[in-house]
Amino acid sequence: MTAEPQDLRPPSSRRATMRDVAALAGVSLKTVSRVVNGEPNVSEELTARVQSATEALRYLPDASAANLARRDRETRTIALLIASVRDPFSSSVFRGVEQVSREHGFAVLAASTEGNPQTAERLIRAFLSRNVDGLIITPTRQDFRSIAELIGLGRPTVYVDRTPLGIAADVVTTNNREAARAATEHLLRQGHRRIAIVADYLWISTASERMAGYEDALEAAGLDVDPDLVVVDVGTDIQAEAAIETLLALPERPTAIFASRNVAEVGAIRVLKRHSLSHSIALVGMDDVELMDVVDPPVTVMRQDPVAIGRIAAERLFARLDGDTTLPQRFILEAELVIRGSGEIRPGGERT
Amino acid sequence: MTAEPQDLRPPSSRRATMRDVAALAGVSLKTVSRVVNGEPNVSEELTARVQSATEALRYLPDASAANLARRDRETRTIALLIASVRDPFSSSVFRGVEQVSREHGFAVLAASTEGNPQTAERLIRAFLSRNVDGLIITPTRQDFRSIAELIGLGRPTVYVDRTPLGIAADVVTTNNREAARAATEHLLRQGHRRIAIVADYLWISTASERMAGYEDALEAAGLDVDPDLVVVDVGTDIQAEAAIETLLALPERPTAIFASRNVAEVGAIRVLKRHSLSHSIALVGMDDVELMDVVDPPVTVMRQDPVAIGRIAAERLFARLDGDTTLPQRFILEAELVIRGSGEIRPGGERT
DNA sequence: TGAGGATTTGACACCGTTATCATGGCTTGA
DNA sequence: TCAAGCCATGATAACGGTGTCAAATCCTCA
Repeated sequence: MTAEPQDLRPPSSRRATMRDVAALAGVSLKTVSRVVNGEPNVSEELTARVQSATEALRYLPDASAANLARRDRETRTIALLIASVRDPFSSSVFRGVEQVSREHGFAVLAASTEGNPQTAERLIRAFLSRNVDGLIITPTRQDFRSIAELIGLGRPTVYVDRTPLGIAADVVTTNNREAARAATEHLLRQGHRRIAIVADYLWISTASERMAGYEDALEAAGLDVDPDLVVVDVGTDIQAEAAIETLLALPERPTAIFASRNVAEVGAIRVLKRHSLSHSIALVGMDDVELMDVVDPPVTVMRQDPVAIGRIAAERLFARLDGDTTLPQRFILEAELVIRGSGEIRPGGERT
Repeated sequence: MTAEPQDLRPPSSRRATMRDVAALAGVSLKTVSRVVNGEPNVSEELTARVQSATEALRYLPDASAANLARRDRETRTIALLIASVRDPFSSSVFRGVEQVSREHGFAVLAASTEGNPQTAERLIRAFLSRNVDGLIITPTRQDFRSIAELIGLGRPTVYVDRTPLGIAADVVTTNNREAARAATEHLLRQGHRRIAIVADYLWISTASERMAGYEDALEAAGLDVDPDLVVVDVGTDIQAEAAIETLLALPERPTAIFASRNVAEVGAIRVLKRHSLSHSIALVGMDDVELMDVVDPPVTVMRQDPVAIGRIAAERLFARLDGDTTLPQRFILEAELVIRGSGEIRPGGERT
């Protein structure tokens, strides 16, 4: 005899618990738990009864309770801190992390730090409180130790994009210094001698590394770094546009620009176009934003692979969660020069 | 006498519990709970003792346990389902949701459906199991009822971007039909009679509504819809490029294209440029992607405001969580025509 | 001074699940 | 035939907090 499942639903709109399922199936709590978790040694008959009760009651296990009771305390959730969910680079990292997490059956709690260390700390606290199993973090400052101490509780952590100082942990980044050097050398090869750099805040490791790469290239070419051509602390597109305007207003204008960040790149494209200088001043960027290939002229960039950064970081994290205790590793992805036109403009303004 | 805090830390690397704090402070569990949650009626002396114990042990409350014990069962977490975390439109929605959630002290569990209803269902199950307080969902199909039934457990839900069929719930969308009509009329005003539309899968409400708006405009102008000029089921940029190629290969080519989705837009820009037709065939898009203003020619679009969609949806959700039980509402944001050049090309190819 | 009330504190049950261990039935092998 | 061992099942104690309620203490005012 089978009763109408609907009639047996718990009276109120209260969500069904494992106890309700057990009562309906006429078995003990533990047996339901066994079936729900796919544990062995349950007879076929009881398995079937439990399963139909589960469906009839639309039972969903309560992750909080399970997490509390479980010995390993796994929530199957990881946290991801990125600069901004809206930034194309960051959201590509997110995409990579998400892909791998899904394969492992994990959910991702993602949040934007906005580059603010206090926000980062608050978020990390909130995530740890929610018992995430591990974290993937874009550090908001070079000295991330005080915050890292907070996480030094046995929660595996992988850092992405930027290298935190003095922390022994897995890190996944682009070869920023070498890539910036290559970008600058590319411009030098076109004959440029007055190459400007527009960079982010220097306490961000990617920014300082790229700056170093820029200096490496100039030095190797026997050139001095002209402080007028170095603009730092460019965090937003508005700041980027202002920075480029300043460069163009110099008595002796740069003949080429190395935009060390995506917002700098977009700002440069806008301002150069506004001044009709897109075909006169060379531009190389560090991040391949969509449509870079169709603007006029198409923008030469050092292409990074943010999705791969996310994927590798997540794979690293899951390896740690699976018990990998080998020494922390650094994964350095090589950026690739994509020649499109804007970077091949020669000092006079003509194209190579 | 004050002991060294470090010495009193629990032996292993186990995270400190409230019990540990209580023992160190020499008070009961409940008193610690009161201090941690800012409940009234605790003497200053005990409050101070508890606080220093909390800091000494680096105590972090366990959200799982608190959630389990608490009557209201609030996790202060909401779920967000979007098409893809990497898509600029979706991630702008995410940004809006995140901003408002942060103001309310909530975390966001975000995930990409990839347009797959099964993925969406799995994700919703996973989120509900984690006891999210509410959900913001981009439906993956028009008939979302079977999935909605799953959530019909009293969890407040707001739908964004697309309108689910037959569900009484809050919805936040763009005025897709009117916007598409306006875009098409803009092209008609330039003298175009052969206007192609490149759209997403029609079971996505935004796509079908935009299609309807396109038809509205043609009908009002006394024109028939030429099936050759209607391309649907364009989900990726690769499909978009192929679709545009097909249109350009027609014996009687369209003189204008309405790209009803961001990927269609980007695909159109690429293909038109490849064929050197960017200045001969008009283009109007439905989504203002970054750099649309600097490609050649700049792209005329109906600008949506995805961040506002996210913000409004989140505000709606929090109102529901705060007990608002008024009837479900629809919020319809108006898209705005941004004239930039590509949409003002006349049938002959010359600019207005 | 002492009744009545407010404030402070703690003991204990309980939230929904999993881990441990006990129980009883059924095999297996000497 | 019976001890030993395995399998299926359930009773019960956690997990780390919060809610309830009672006890202890402190005021306040007649």
